[in-house]
Amino acid sequence: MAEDSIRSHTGVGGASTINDVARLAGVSIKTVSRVMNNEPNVRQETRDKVQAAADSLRYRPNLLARSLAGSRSFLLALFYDNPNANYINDMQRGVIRRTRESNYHLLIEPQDSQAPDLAQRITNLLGTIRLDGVILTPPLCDMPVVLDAIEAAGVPYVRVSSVTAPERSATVAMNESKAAYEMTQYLLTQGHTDIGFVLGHPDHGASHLRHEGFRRAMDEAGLTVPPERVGQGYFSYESGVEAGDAILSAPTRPTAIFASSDYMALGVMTSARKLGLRIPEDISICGFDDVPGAMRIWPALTTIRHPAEALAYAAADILLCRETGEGAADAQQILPFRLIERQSVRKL
Amino acid sequence: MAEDSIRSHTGVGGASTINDVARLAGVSIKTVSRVMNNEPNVRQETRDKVQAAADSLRYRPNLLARSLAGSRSFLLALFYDNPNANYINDMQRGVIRRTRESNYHLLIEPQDSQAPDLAQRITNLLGTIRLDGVILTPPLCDMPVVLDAIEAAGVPYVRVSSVTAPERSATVAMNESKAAYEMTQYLLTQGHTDIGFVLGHPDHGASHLRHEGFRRAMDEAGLTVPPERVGQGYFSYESGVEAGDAILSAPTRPTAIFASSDYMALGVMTSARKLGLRIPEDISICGFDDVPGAMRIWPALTTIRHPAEALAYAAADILLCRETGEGAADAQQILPFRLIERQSVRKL
DNA sequence: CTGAAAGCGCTTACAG
DNA sequence: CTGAAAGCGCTTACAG
Repeated sequence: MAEDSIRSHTGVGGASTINDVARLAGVSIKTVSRVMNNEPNVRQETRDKVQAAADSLRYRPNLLARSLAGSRSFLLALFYDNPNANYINDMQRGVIRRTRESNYHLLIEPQDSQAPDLAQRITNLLGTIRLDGVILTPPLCDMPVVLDAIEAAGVPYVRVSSVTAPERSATVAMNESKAAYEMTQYLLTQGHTDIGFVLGHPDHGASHLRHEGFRRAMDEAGLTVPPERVGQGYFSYESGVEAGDAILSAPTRPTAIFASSDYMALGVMTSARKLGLRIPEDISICGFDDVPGAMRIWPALTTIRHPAEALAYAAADILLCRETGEGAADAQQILPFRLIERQSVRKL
Repeated sequence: MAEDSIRSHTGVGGASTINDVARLAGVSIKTVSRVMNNEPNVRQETRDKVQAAADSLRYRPNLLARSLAGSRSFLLALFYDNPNANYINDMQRGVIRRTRESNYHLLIEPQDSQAPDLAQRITNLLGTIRLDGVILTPPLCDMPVVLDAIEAAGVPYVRVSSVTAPERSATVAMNESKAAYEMTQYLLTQGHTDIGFVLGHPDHGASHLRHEGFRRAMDEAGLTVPPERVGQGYFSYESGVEAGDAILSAPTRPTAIFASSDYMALGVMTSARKLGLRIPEDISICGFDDVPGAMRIWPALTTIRHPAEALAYAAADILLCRETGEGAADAQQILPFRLIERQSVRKL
């Protein structure tokens, strides 16, 4: 036995295995397995003995071996196709905060939603790596071919900010429509009645919900929105500049513009500056998302805080609770948002 | 045989295995393995037969099983502790672009560089998952305890933008000092001689290199830099505002400020705006990094393009080439940068 | 409360 | 050019 334990210490790559621990503790590998997995039905004395052996050998169960033998891979994957680094970063942070609580790990799998072989790529991936769960963000979460491929592989998944087919999987989201509604009400409260709006990317469901919230608030206030007050954007800064140019070059100008994403709002700001307009003196501008840059400009941007990290945490939580059988993972979770009032909107 | 192949089609989770393919093709699993891995010494006829069987069963080799049996995990990990979402995003994109070429996957492992048990965390991680390589970014790449832990686990690693101990591993970087030198020369060319400088985070080696490049250019031009022209920053926007406030509140003002990161440059812009200064009419400002936001403001920021994605690709390439034994992975790779001239610096 | 056996799906070494 | 055997390091089901 002394020889064995010495042998198991042999340098780099000679990591100790369950066999080494079993030998040193004088038990079977099954007992070691029970102790390492905190299973019941092990005498405390035995448990201590095994733990001591494991500690002295610096034993770490091999995740790959556990995965192959067992039914879990301890791996989650995040699928996304989104150029917004902040959004992706928030998502990753939220998921990892949760996976670390359960000793899970995160694989990132950016996917080109335009790729003709998208479904095949996903099928290949899921066939190659046994994942315990997949988290989908827009626009992937609303693509039937994506959902079909994941379901065919039998992998659990949760969708973030999905706007379609709620019955197909658990989802987490914020109330986009309500947030846009409240932001519009805020503008009205500040005395603005002639308000421009910049639409988001038509492929993202949130765009339509935000637009809808804006319209509803305007309708309820008895206000109409002329077509020249609405610009088409695609969530990007550049598209915000263009939409801003379009709206601001109309014969008359609105007193405020609600861009349905912060990057577009920054674009509208640039458009306004190019025209020599002061913000917020000549034109009020507000956004949606609360990206870090929103408060890193002057004037800081009034916006809606999208709870991206919390959404990601919640999505991972649903997957991991299902895995361990704990708790009832809500089918459709709605997380709160917050209106962040800064300096880019003035009171008329 | 017919029965077998039917059995292997049994729905979700019933993915076909190497045994199914071997049975259907009428060969041993070893031969299937040879075909799937493109090994030599298989008759073309046999190869075709196996491939046909694999295709008809939609066979995908199980990565976990390959890892456990073989010496590769097909997994790379990116370790980082950096609040800059754009930088992280670029790194991930670069690494993934390369891993996909070799059917590898990427695990992301953000680490708290301040954690007292950082080394233990890394040791645990590397003991649990057999990784084929780790990519380290600042400041982790310059922490001896981190390098020690990875080396003790016998895992290959590459460091990005490391400034210490080049002999310990392969590294990829850009010439930070030269870039700062060239930017300073550019400012001099534009007629600026009284130039302020905002230092980066002292824990990041690049900060000192950038500062050194600035000093060298000023020295060579015979210009001295009074202490009140230099502000301490930490790469963040907020620190840029503070450093800008400090520099701009001196009795006299420089005509230009070189902030050694874009976020700090944006902070200096805000500081200047708060003081009622126009950019670049009253003060020229330039940055370093070329974050997306640098061109999404007005005036767009003159800066240095840090080749983050290319660095990440190169780092992954070194790891994967070593893995497959191809090519001589250069020990120290230097990638080119570019000075991006935009509107935030004016000619005096 | 504990263990011996089988097996997860592959690759490695060896044999022919 | 091809294959039978052993084994990677665990877990699952079963036995006692």
